[in-house]
Amino acid sequence: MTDTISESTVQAWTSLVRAEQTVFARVEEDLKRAGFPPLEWYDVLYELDREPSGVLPQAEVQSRIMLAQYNLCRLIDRLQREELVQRQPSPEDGRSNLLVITSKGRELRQRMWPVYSQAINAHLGSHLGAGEADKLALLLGKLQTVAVKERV
Amino acid sequence: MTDTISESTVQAWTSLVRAEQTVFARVEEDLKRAGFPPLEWYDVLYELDREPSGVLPQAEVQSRIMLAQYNLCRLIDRLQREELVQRQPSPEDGRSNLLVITSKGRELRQRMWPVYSQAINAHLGSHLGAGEADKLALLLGKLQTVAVKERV
DNA sequence: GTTCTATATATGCACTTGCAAGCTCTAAAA
DNA sequence: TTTTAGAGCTTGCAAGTGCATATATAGAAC
Repeated sequence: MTDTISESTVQAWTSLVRAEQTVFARVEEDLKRAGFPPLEWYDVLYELDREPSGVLPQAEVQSRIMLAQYNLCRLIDRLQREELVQRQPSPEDGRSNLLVITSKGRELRQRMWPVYSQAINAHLGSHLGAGEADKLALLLGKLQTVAVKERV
Repeated sequence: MTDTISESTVQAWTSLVRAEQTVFARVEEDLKRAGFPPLEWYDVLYELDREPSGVLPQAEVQSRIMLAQYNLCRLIDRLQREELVQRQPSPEDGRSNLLVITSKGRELRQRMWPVYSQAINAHLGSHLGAGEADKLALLLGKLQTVAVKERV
C-alpha cells in the first residue's frame, strides 16, 4: 500500500465525520429539548419493541447496536432503573441475560418516534433531493463491510 | 411539515450514523495501536500547524473544530501538559488566549499523519471506487449547511 | 464614567466512558 | 471427571464529558 492518499478520500473522510457529528448532535438536541433521553436508549428499546415477544438476550442486543459491552451493561442498568426494561436470567444459558421491554418502555419508544423522525427529516431529509438519500445510503453502505479478521 | 418520513431518509440516517461510527472507531483504533493520542488532539495540532506562525486564538480553533467550549478548554489543558501547545494571553483582547504550537507539537502531528492517512485509506478509501469518494463528499456536504438561527 | 450586555475562558459537580480485571457458567479437551 | 479455554456479564478506578455557573474583559448604551 502506498503512502499517499487521494484528496478525494480525505475530503470524503472529513465530510463524513463532520456531517455525521453535526446531524447527530442536532437530532439529539431536538430529542433532549422535547424531554427525551439519548438516542442509545431508543436503539435498545427499538430492538426489543420490534420483537413481538419483547424479549432478546443481552448479547443479541449487543450485536445489533454500536456499544461496547460494558457500556451496554450500564445502559441497561439505567433503563432498568427507569423501569423501561427488565433483566431476566436465561433458562437456556446460565451466563446470559434476557432483556424484556416493559409496557412503559414500549410506550416511551412510541412517544419518541414522532419527534425523532421529524428531527431526521429536518436535519437530514430536507437537505437531500429526490433520489439523493438513496444514493447516499448506497455509498455509505459500502463502508459498512463487516470487519472480520481485522483483529490480527 | 408532515408527520411521515420516507424509508429512504431513514435508511440514509441509519447508514450515516453506522458508517461514520464504524469507520471513525477503526481509524482511531489504528492510531491508538500505533501509540498515538485521539483524533481531537490531531485536529487541534493540525489547525495550529497549518498556520505558518503556529498561533491562533483559542476561540478561532474553537470555531474550526467540533468540540464544546469547555471540552476544548480541557483538551488544551492536556495538550499543554504534554507540552504540545502553549497558552499565551492575547495582547489585543484581554479575555482571549493565543494558542501556540510547540516544535514537539508540530513533530507529533507530522508523525501521526502517515498512520492516520493510511487508516483513512484502509477503512474508507479502499471501499470506494473511482469517483465514489467525490460523490459521497458532495452528498455529505449538503448536510453541512451552517445552522444559523437554530438557537431560537 | 457608570451600567448593562455580551464574549472568551475556566471550573465544581455529577454522570458517563474506557480499561482492566473479576465472577459465573458453558463447552471442549484431556 | 477434571481441567482448560472462553463466552457473557459486571465492576472499581481513572479519565473524559455535560451542565450550570463563575471570572474577567470588551463594547455599547446611557
